[in-house]
Amino acid sequence: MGIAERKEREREGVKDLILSAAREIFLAEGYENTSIRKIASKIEYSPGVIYLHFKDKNDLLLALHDKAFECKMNSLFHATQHIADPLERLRGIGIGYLQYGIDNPQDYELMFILSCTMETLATKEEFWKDGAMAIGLVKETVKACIDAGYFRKDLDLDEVSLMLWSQVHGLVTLYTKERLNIYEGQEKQAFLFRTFDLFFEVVRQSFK
Amino acid sequence: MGIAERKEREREGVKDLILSAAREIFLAEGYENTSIRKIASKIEYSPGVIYLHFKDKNDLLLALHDKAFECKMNSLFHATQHIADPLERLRGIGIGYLQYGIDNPQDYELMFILSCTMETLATKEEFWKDGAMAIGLVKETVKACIDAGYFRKDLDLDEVSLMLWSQVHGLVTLYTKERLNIYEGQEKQAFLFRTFDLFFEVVRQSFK
DNA sequence: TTGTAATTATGAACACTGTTCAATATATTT
DNA sequence: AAATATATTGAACAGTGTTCATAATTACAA
Repeated sequence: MGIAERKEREREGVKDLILSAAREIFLAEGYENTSIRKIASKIEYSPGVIYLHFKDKNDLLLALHDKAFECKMNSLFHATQHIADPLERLRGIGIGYLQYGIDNPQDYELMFILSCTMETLATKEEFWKDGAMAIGLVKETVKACIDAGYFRKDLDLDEVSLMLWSQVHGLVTLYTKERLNIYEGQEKQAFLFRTFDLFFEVVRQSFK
Repeated sequence: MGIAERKEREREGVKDLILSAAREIFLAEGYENTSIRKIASKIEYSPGVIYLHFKDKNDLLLALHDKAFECKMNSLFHATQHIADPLERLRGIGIGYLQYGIDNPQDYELMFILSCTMETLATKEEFWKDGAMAIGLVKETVKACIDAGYFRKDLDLDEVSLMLWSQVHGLVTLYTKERLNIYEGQEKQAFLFRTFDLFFEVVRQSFK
């Protein structure tokens, strides 16, 4: 009997409706202004229906987080994996990360700033596999830099990857959270990339 | 007539009451759980009285931001200014910043993450002087490192200061926002400081 | 086809939130 | 003592996440 399957499809249909409506509101109005009632009224359902598909609001936000990660990681992976030289690939990942954070502040917040996502993961006793995959990509590329002779062999992959990550994460968040206005006269985005260039040059030289 | 003065004192007294109650709740329960009604009931006033001293909730939060900055900057300044060697002073500032972020996540969020503070500053057409002073301290110290021959002369103070700042800011926020759990087995705080040591060594070598 | 069971959806209700403002209470001046 | 000025209140408004008894719809068996 195909009824159970059709029912399941219908269920998933509503769930997708909720998710895409939520995503639209979230991208347009941000985390604080994304309410259950707004989402429900956008898809012309009652507010209660959302709780048939998600445990609570954080659970819904986590689903948005997953979708954003899927998207970002795919594009970052595809845009950099074709670069043969591991050092240039590493630079490409950094620049791609920066650009993504600049262009998608809402998604970035969901992925790397908001606590609700990690809290919800913790209640489900789930591992942050999206984050692990992303940082795994960085570690692999650093390893490739070592193997290619760009970096010395005694470097700790955890430390190096965190150093690279926190540098670009810091740049993105100081920018999106409007903390760079104290640098008057600087064109902010260009300033960001120049600073990343300086950082990368510093790393390249010192890790030789 | 001293009546106007006494009235003013009483006014300020209530304002301070509000601020310290707000600070207590904010530190204990965080940004999301700090409500006007909670603050009012804590000081046994009606909710409306808060709006006689602050334009709105963000205005009150900005006052907390200012207090936190006053506190942090003083302690960071005092704890590092006695270090004669500029390179060690710079390292001291970095470590102090890290430690502060780790120990005071709520205050740190108010100072460097939340948008509401910057938005409120913008509506008042005010400059973020607290932030400017903090980064000014970093720039001065970098300048001292150049003058002392630790760093080469052609470095751009803006770029270097942003690179240093975003590194420690990134470390603090990835830590407090629970993004480091993907590094399994690492004792998080020690891991943070080790990574900072690596970073600082990299900077020291490359800027020579 | 009808009756029963299971699923799906509703929307009112609860306890909150920031904010406003007419009414009230208190204090000061005339 | 009366009039004025200031300080404080708390109800009201429009919103929030979440729950749950009720209602509507659908599926399956008789």
